[in-house]
Amino acid sequence: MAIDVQGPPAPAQPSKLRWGEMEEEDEGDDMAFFLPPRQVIGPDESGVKKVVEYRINEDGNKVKTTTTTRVRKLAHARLSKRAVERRSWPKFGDAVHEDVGSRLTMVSTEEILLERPRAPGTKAEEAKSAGDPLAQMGKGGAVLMLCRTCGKKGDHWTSRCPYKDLAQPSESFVEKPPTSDGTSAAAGITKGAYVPPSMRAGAEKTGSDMRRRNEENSVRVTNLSEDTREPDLHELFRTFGPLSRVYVALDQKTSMSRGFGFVNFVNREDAERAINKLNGYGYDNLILRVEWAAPRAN
DNA sequence: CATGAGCGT
Repeated sequence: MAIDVQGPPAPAQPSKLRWGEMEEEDEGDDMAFFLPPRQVIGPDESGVKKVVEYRINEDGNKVKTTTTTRVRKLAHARLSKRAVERRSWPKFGDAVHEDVGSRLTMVSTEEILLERPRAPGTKAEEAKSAGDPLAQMGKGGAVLMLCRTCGKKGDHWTSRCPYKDLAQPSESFVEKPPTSDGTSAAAGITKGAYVPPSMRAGAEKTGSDMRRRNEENSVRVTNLSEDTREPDLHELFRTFGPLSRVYVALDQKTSMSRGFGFVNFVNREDAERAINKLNGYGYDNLILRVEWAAPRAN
């Protein structure tokens, strides 16, 4: 009886690696193995911390990098009476065996790097600028910052105008009717060129006294805790009146809060009341400093 | 202690 024996199976395709199993191919990594480890020195009594790192640069040379940072010293709010009282409680549970002052909570020394995704732009806006020839202008060159809403130069963009909700920006781009010879009505101005609000037809109709001067009633808030975010600040300041901007300064490299920020009020009186009420206010265990902001550098 | 970023009209 003949048995149909199949031949050996065709050589299996080299199994595809799933990306989780793929090896990183970072050039220079083999060299990195021989580098001295990263050192962290301090922070010392004055809060200065040094980090020494070694790496191999593009030319294959060993590079030593020393980063010096200052650890922030913050004015802490007074502990509540109850919190002070709790400190004298006898230890219980596992803590009974701990030395005075030791902690049960483990502090991890592992560095966890968070990558912050950028705020996604709206699809509508992307589509709009893609089809707009004027959106191509000024790319790679110095651009004059001019607000379309209030006409103020060099202070803020239209999207940041403190009046954007109060004053309707009129049509920004006016197509001048072509003259008989086919050129633009305005000499030297190509069709579709930007026309500042003051020069637009019908500018007077809405009143030429567009409230212009405004220092944006900028209030500086310092001694913010590390995890105070803009929504928190907004929440805290909105009770005094409409805000035109809330900003928390972040470290560009680490995305950590730099411990200060700015709140801009639509109305100066509201800003003043906020300063009076919130300066010295205990917030998230720190004492806030709230005062008028100096005008922006540059 | 500390004085701001940005897609770019």
